[in-house]
Amino acid sequence: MSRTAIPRYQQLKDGIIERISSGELRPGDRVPSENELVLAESVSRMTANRALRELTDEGYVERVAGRGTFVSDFRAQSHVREVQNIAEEIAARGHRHTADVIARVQAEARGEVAQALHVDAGTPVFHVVVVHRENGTPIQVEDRYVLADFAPDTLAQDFARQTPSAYLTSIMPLTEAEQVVRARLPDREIRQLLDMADYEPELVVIRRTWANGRAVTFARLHHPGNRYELVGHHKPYAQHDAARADVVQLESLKK
Amino acid sequence: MSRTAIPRYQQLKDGIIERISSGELRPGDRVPSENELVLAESVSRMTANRALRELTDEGYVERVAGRGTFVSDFRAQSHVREVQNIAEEIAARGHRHTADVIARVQAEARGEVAQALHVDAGTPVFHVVVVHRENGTPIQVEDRYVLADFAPDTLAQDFARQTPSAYLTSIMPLTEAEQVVRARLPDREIRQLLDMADYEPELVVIRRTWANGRAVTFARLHHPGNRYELVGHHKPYAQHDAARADVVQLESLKK
DNA sequence: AAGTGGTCTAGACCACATT
DNA sequence: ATGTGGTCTAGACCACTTC
Repeated sequence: MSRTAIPRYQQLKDGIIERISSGELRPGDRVPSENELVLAESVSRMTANRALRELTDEGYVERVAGRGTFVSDFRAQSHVREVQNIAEEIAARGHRHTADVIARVQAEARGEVAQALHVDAGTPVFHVVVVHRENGTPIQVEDRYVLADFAPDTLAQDFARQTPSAYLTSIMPLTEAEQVVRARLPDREIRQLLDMADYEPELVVIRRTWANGRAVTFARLHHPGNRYELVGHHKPYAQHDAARADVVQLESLKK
Repeated sequence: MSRTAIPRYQQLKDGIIERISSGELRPGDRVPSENELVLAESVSRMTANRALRELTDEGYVERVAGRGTFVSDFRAQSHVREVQNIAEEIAARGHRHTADVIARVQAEARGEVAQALHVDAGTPVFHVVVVHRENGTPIQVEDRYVLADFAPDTLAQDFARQTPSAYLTSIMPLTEAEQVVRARLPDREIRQLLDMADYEPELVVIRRTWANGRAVTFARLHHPGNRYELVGHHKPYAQHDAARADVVQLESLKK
């Protein structure tokens, strides 16, 4: 290998990641086996093994001895599993999730939204506002913007049935997220939508999410401070439990 | 290799981790080189390489071609890098960190604290309360409990100079953390310590941290909602940016 | 010059799953 | 029987650092 050359195993990894990102390889699809890579890419089996093993550690694929290597199901173990799947979180608690679609329109990115998505002002986006309820009690106002060209069918979706996040994740794995969490007093609209008491703080999660290397959606998630909290677990260097953060119910509400 | 045998590379990893956990190998110390492992452990160099490489990925050691492999400095790139190193975060912004120690006493674990640390009520703990300031403005009240037998020298520390987190991390790498984030109205004491306005919400982070497989410290971190926010970046399966969450200053305060 | 990590090869044995 | 992943070996070349 010459000086600044990219290692062979890294090239193999990049190639497979590219085939997954482009949609050529979809979740569940079989990835070339070690022996197939040996023949096709003219590498030794150890090199092919390292590429596939590291892709496993990084969550892109799953390997089963005797069967093969398969692209991970991004929906099931969503790459960025957070408040995104609020419907699943509620279901996991054995409760009933319902959602009201307050708004679902096409708009143009402006100000904070344009800046967050790294697009020029005026870029077409879809703006969706959904109130999520757990057993009838409102627990989240999802105020979301989506790049129109990333998800052109957004306006045709029924977000009372499938959450915007679930829809977006079904289009392409969301690979990266950045979020800011704030405590503040809500404005009147949020307070009314969430049925909050006077002076009750809200927990706001502002999140940008990337797919295929670009920011595709920007959301403000408003939660009533008295009824909700954010739980995160960090096992920094463990293999499969990378980063996790779920919204769970407060003890006081459970009783 | 027989059936349920532990792989050789894993045995090497376990041995080195044990030597680090026991304190035999301290941050900066040199770890046996690949060739030394080949001779001492009767393995091939590839096996020794895999063990050391994975320890690198997991943050235990750092490798420099031509020099050797060294135990990571847990203080610098703390395993669970979060609000923990608030002094470093402030320094990174070019600001001045100061701290006032409000309390530093020995106590017995009770209720929530005993439950969080998985110990019986009455277990000796140290209770430390520190107010952290950025350029003089209070930004965090750290209300922390530490298992006495984990850090027996806690009461001798000057937490105005070195934060409790930095001290704990220097004893042993903190390998795992669980945190809950809440928005709420602060009680009077917190409001006074943080110099907060009436009805200003606080952002509370409640965190348990593990070292060597057991929960060793429990902390409530109180922040003024108007001046602070929590930033998290999730690049789920990227290599070195495992989990990260820093406290950063709000734009409004920067101006 | 000697030692280090970084990479790669060509083979091997094993347990397991599928056919 | 064949293919898969999981592991391991013995050797090799390279770039880099230290002596």
